[in-house]
Amino acid sequence: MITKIAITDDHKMVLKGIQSMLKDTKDIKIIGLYSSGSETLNAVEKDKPDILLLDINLPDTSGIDLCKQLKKNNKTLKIIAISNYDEVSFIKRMLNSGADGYVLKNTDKLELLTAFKTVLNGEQYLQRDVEKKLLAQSIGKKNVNTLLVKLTRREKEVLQAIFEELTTQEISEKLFISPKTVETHRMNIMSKLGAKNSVGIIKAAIENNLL
Amino acid sequence: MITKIAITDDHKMVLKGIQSMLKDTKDIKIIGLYSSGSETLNAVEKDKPDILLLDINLPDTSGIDLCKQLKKNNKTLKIIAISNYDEVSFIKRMLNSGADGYVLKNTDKLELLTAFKTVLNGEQYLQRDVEKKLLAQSIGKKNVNTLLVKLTRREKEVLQAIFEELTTQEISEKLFISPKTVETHRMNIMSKLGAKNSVGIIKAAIENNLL
DNA sequence: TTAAAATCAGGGAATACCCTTAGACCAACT
DNA sequence: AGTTGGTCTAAGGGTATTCCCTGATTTTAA
Repeated sequence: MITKIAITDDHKMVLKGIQSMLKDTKDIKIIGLYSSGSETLNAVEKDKPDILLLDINLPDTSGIDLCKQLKKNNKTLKIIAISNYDEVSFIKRMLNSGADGYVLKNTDKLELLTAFKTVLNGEQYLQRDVEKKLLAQSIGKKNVNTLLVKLTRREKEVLQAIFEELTTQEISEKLFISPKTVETHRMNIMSKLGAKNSVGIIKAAIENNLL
Repeated sequence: MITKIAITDDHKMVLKGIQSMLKDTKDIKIIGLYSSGSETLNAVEKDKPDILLLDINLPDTSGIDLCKQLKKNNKTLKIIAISNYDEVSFIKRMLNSGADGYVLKNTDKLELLTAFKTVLNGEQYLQRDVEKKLLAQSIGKKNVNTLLVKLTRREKEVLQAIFEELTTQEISEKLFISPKTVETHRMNIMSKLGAKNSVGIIKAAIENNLL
């Protein structure tokens, strides 16, 4: 029996990459390449793949929502999330949204095939590194990767505004919140980034790719 | 003449993707696939590719540093940065570090080939979207990019101190001058760089390699 | 020597920085 | 269903710093 695979990713390189990895494999056929969330929703209905490899970071939709939606409409469909990020909270939410597997983009052919077999078997598949990370967290060991700073949605907006050289007053008007709230956010950002002032915020933001 | 291409990316999928895109192309041969900064540094020396496609976001090194290093050791090597991000400040820093081109990961075969031809010709190649973004930014902004700003010796010292997140008071102590003098210098720097505050100073400084 | 650079100051308005506290809201876990 | 944790909101009440103007003297370099 041939397994029908579809792939959703907005990067052509990734689409091509997976396709080329799996091309000459027995029992597997790639029947669809999609590049957006909306396209995926439509195409999955008619292509009816057995497994969908789904990039989390799509331009038009959140991968979490899309995953829920797809699962609701297609009960038998297996979804394996593919992502650059091995952020634990992300993985957890993705799996809670119905994803059957989670692999990083540095995966190889063998790992992919194992993932396919596993999810078709009704089990959940996690890439080795990912599994390790989840485990490390649940044991209570603090994540080694503390360098990665997590800013909240609002903090990112304030950060962006600071980057635009706006004053507290201007930011408050832009975001429709009190200047006092803006200051609170700025203080929290400084604290998280270890910055002594706004200049430090901008330095850290650039260094950590937060913009 | 055959152009020798090497690719550095920590995602196997991207490596595979580019490889499969370029595989059947005349005059092009892929001679190296690397997955880390250190591996690239070593391998480039012996593989001697004409063009290196370099992912910016590597696990072990900053793409910017790696780019500088590679350029220093291999004068004739052309480097095209590939990245997910189209942040202007990043692109600028990458190009300032010696990259000959910048393409996003959603590029296609034709665009890649055009990029190759362009950089081999000694010119700089920017993906259409990227170019647009850079252009959009420099319009309406005081032209800091082309008219290279001339800061005096003292202004540069003050700039450096601001970058170190020091206050006016601290800067004055560091440079053995009055706080009032520091303020004067800061005002002049802001004026020269078209900045609205210290954040703007740091942005302009980074964009223009003034540090 | 003339222009640019570096130095300094007064004084005021605006803004940033700091600490603390606290209610409202929402999602997750027991 | 209740509790916890995180986020967002906001305020009081400060102090410190930046920003902005003007005007000035001295030093340095073309």
